[in-house]
Amino acid sequence: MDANTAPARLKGTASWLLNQAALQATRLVTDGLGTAHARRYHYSMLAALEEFGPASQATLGRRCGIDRSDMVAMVNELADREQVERAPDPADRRRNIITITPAGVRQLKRLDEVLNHVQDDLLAPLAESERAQLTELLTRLLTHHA
Amino acid sequence: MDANTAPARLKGTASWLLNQAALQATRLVTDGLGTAHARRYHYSMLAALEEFGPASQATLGRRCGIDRSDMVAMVNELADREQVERAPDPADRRRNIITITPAGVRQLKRLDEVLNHVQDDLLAPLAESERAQLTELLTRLLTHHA
DNA sequence: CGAATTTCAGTGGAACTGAAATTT
DNA sequence: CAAATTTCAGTTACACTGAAATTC
Repeated sequence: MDANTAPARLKGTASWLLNQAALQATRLVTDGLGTAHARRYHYSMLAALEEFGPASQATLGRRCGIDRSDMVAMVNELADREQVERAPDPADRRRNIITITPAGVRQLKRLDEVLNHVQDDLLAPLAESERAQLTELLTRLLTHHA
Repeated sequence: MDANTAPARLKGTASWLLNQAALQATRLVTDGLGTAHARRYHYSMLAALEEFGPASQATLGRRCGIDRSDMVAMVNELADREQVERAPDPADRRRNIITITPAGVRQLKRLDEVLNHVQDDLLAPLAESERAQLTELLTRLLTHHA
């Protein structure tokens, strides 16, 4: 895209800028995770499981912003790779308890490294204080619309 | 999504924050444009045509960040609504010249109003100076990765 | 009973690819 | 000849919906 010749109406709107920036971020992240045969949802799930411990699919979905329906497929994929385990909850038989495995933890560490480099690439044009500013502004946006 | 209970690893990365904010923006924009029976690509195209005048599909695509392939379908849709005209370029018969019609200009004005309100909703949690800051930071990101 | 969870079977918009046909 | 344009026919990741079956 010739973003520099984009219409002023687009270049001036936050929604368009956010979408373009997110698109660029997604390209970098997807590429990076691809080298480790992972996708974005995988990382979110592994991160949530490591931070909060085992959880049902519904809870995991709420924490990561992943739909119940997509969650089924993603747990399938991670379970195939043996990075998580899916076990029925004896206390509530509607639920599956998803647990991260040691292999999942190792994968998470790998993905952390990949993504650290990606953030650096993405934020290359911004100084340290500007990165913090951007993070703060986006966080405020999200908190408000949550 | 329970963004407040999202994993710290996600809440701290610019790529995730950008994606979540863009998602929220897209929801608001899509809803707003929907009331005028338009989609995001339509707005970009009408805006580019009004600002830069008639253009080939390829040029229009470059300006808006729309793929050549999607452009074909989008021009079809806008031509069906008689908001643009598609005519062969006599000077280069590979090209189609796309021109915005008066109806297209009227539609663009409507969409402008809708989107102004959407930006306000989206940026509600930010002060005027912070909105400018966000715009500036995102613009720098895009310029660098262009 | 109503509500929550999982699963299945889809839809939809956006971004993108490969290749053919045409023209420059 | 190579390069650009349009068009067609796909694919992919992601976000989402509706409904069934099960369980609380």
